[in-house]
Amino acid sequence: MTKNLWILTEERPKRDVIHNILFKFSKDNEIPCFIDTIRILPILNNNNDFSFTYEVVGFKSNKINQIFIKTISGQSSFVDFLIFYQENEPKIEDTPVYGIEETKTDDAESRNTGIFQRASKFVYIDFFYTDIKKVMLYSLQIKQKESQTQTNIFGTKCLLTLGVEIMGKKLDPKNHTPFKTVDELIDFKNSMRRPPKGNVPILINKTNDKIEVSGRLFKSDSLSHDPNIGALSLICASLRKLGWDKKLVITEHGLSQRHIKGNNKFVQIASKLNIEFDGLQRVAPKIKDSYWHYEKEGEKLGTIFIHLVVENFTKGNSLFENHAGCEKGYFITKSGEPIPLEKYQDREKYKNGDKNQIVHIPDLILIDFDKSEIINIEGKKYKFRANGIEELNNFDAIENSYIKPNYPKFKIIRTVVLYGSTEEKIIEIEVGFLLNENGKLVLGIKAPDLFKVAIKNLLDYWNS
DNA sequence: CGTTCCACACCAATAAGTAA
DNA sequence: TTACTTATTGGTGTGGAACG
Repeated sequence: MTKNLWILTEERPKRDVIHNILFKFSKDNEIPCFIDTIRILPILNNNNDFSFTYEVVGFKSNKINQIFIKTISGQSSFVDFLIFYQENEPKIEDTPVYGIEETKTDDAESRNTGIFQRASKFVYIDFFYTDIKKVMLYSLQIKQKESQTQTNIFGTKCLLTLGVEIMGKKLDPKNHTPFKTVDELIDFKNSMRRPPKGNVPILINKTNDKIEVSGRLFKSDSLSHDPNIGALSLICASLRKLGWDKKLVITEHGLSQRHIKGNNKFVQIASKLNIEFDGLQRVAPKIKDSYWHYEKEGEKLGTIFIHLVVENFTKGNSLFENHAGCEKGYFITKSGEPIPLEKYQDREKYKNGDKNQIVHIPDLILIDFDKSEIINIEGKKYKFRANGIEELNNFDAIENSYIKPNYPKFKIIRTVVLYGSTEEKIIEIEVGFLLNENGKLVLGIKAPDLFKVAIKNLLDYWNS
């Protein structure tokens, strides 16, 4: 029987990442698969409405019938990709074969994001699937740092201890090995450099019947210190995995009793791993009954759709994307080099209270080489379309600082892309495209030519 | 519809390294 | 030893989405 590969993700699916996932899957499972140029195509139904499923083409395998991608949302701490290998569309009760976490952040940029902040996801996913393969996929945009920091080596060793596979990054066989004992882990962490004065160092203190781990969890009047939630989850899960079954206590956390709430991610992890908060009572966790659900609400459904249609059905391309809101984004310069965007025009002025220094960034920037146009796109839900139109006025900074210097001969236009409602017409001229909740593709009165060409080619593809 | 949570990356402080 | 530079650490800033 031939099965399909289902890729469920919260993000915009990227060709190179899909390529890597497919390569990994075929290699691990000894499924021969020839991968050509990957394209990601929206599937239209008989009425030419979007079915909210994308199909991946550009591969050949006699054990994978088709590859589908669907947009989902996690209920809490969620990995970037779930992979299912089965005939039918995944349901909540189905078990994925892989959970994959992807990051663009190297050790050189931040230890928090490179290792620690992601780690809690691998601890959390164990609540739902015991048999899943866990993968940390680095898709670095910049060159990997030559020597690794102690924090990075420690974090990587912990991940390996938990059985997480590391991909896309050179591993050093001397340093990057799983811990074998509780004491080895403790000695490694405690011999690391101390942080500056005023910071709470993460230290591990073991006695006969108790291990204490110090670390701050308090932030902005709540238990929301993400980097340390990750670090402490990772350390505690590793200690449990290595066989420590006695008391495990977090000290120096800075929390009060009122911060311990059952629906908090770390409270759930603490309950599962039997971790105590020094000086505080634990409360009953409210663990979510499902790990994910199909996305039917978010504005990103609209911008991801238009992005993929343009990428796969026109010669146009994206210069910048920001579908996830706070994910790291790179602007592509005229020489094709990705550069990170500055958040402020003048950092000093911003710090002194001048909010005008914030560089407002669009959700998506597309380039149309045929028409010599660059399109700045603001994505919104249909009901918030007025806000989207309002935000179009904020793009002077990015256009002057980045777009015009790099693409001086291009005309710059601004437009809003919407998702939602059951409307089949757009009145506002500022709106270029609407994907409604029934999958209707609605072009605006003054839609950019790139959108019109993309939609036309998509329709032709499915109707020829 | 204001508040809380979450995810991402940035960055001040300072220990460690290095040249004189 | 001292003055300066580089590397490393964990706390902080920010904005979107979920929550109640």
